[in-house]
Amino acid sequence: MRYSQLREVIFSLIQSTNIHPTADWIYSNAKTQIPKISLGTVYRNLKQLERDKLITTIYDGNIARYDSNMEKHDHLKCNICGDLIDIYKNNIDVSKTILRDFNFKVSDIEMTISGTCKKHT
Amino acid sequence: MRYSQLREVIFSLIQSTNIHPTADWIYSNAKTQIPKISLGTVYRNLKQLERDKLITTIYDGNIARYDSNMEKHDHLKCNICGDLIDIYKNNIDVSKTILRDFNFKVSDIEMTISGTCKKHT
DNA sequence: AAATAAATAGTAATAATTACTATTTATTTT
DNA sequence: AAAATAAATAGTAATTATTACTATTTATTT
Repeated sequence: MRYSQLREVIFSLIQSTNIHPTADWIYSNAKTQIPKISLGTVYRNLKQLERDKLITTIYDGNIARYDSNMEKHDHLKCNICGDLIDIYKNNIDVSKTILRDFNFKVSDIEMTISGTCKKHT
Repeated sequence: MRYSQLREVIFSLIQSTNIHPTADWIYSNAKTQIPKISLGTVYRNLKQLERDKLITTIYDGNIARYDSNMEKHDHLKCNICGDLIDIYKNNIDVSKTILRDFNFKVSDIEMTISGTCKKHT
């Protein structure tokens, strides 16, 4: 992957925030620095950064958000402001610990467990 | 919500399968019974059924899937065929139990914990 | 400095979903 | 049961997120 100034800007925007930004947020913010950047460039670079394992995509409902924290982690999602807060599983004994460590009142836990089902053995 | 034959068809299609169908799958399958059904009708009815708590939406990546199982549950997602298999948390001691009970080899567990963050206390 | 291959802007295309409107249909009222 | 009413529908257009395309620009190599 050849050096590109725009990719640097995109990547550092993602790194600069903990809001797990959407493509659109990245586009708007990059535009203040590089007014003629195009949305296609943002998407293309996000794909490349993901391919090179510099960022990862999190789907929050049906909206794609991007995260430069490549350590395996999960999220606390606030029902009110929608913020996604990083957590690490080894810290959790779930609800009580989360309330204690994050002052976050758990109302729901959803898990998606991936792997290989019995049809492929 | 007034009775509608189409809504019945849509709802029973969702109930008839365990594949957690997409709007498009529902549309194609409904068309074999009601050839002039329109995709907008499918979406509108899905929204209404959800509002009335007859179905629930699960986001599989960025694709919306619909589920008539209203009991609180989670899913096993197969990396190979993409199937979503229903599970109930009380059955789980995670990986080992899942392997034993579902013959499903876990490669990853993702959780999203929702609630209210400390900004709103 | 010239050659080359990747990156870009700008626009068009695609896919999923929602909005709009004239018509149809289920339900209510007479 | 017929007329009145309000919700549901088909069909089409609009919207949003994302990807594809192409001529031009730019980073890197020679």
